[in-house]
Amino acid sequence: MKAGEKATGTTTGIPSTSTGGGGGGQKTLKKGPWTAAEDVILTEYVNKHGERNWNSVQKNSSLQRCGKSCRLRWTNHLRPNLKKGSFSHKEQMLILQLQAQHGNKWARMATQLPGRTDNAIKNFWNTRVKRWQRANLCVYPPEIQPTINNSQGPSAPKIAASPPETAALTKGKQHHLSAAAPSHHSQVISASYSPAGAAITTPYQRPFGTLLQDTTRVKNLSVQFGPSPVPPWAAPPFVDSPSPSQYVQSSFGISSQPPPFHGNPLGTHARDEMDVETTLASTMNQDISMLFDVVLPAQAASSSRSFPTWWTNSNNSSEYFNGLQPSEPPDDDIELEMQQLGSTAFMSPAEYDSVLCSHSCGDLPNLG
DNA sequence: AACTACCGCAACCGCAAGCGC
DNA sequence: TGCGCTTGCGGTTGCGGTAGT
Repeated sequence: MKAGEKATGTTTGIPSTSTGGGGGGQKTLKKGPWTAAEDVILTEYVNKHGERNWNSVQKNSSLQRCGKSCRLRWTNHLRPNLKKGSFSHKEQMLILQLQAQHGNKWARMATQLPGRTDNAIKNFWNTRVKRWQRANLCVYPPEIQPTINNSQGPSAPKIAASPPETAALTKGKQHHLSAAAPSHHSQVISASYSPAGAAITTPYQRPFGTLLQDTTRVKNLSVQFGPSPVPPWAAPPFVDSPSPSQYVQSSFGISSQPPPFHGNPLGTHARDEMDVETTLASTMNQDISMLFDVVLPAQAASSSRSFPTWWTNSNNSSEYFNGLQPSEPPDDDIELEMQQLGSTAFMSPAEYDSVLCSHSCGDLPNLG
């Protein structure tokens, strides 16, 4: 259909010979969004006659819709046991797996996802995957690679985000840092890990840069994540868990005193923000890379968020990162703190390597 | 408050396969 | 076997809501 051609709630003439148009010569048929009254008519018809002879709906009822439109409406919206709402983590993973195996066979995928329609799956793929691709994120999980010559599918991954567990297991074996194109408001530095020769990279933000190298200024770290596209497989297992803090603490398994986690999933900005608060002093003494390579990305992934935008300093005042505005100011000291932080920069790959090296040598500064 | 950009989803289209005559 | 009709599938469009400026 050409742009602007789509009719909304209007009627159009469909030739009797058109696909699904039915017989009987020119008939004025309605197009556009369905009304509740039309839904009732169609539902009653299907309950009475069954899911067949869609062209007869228009003939034998007051509905002025073509058979194809009726079938689509019933299949995608009216039939029983339809599952509405967003896809669960498991469903998303299954879609990725099936797409990798079979390509864009939406109807086939729908048979594997009870209650889901091919149209919904197709919409999911077309929107989310494009978003991930725009963000240079790999579409497929590391353990799922396309097994078909899928010309319709996404291109080869440029950056593959590593599941937090994988990153934790392989942390320190090999680090490679590369700067990626800035996305949204943020600068992005991605870290890659190479377990068993398989390159897995984790794109996320390290806005703490010089902050971490001036650790005496910072005592507590409060993090507010901005919106970000994150593939479901990059999310940690606690996505569907009511207790994300357990995962965070388990990520700090080497710590006797895991940093506290204060999620706010039901707060004012529940949809767009997730707060993480941790004790930087203990964190840095334990595992700085665990914080930046596992916990923060995991939190970002779990809440579909990306970059932290502010933190709490040693005076328990909140500070912004460069030019990044939180949706909700944490306190009244913002202007002053922003001035103080005017020179704060994002950490360069070389700087981060330096920090990691220092960490591995065990000489990170001890915070008071 | 107004405007713009973006995103998700519903619904359209063309095409092809299936089926009966 | 060929034809016409029906059904199903995958690609695409554009509306409406929302976030951002």
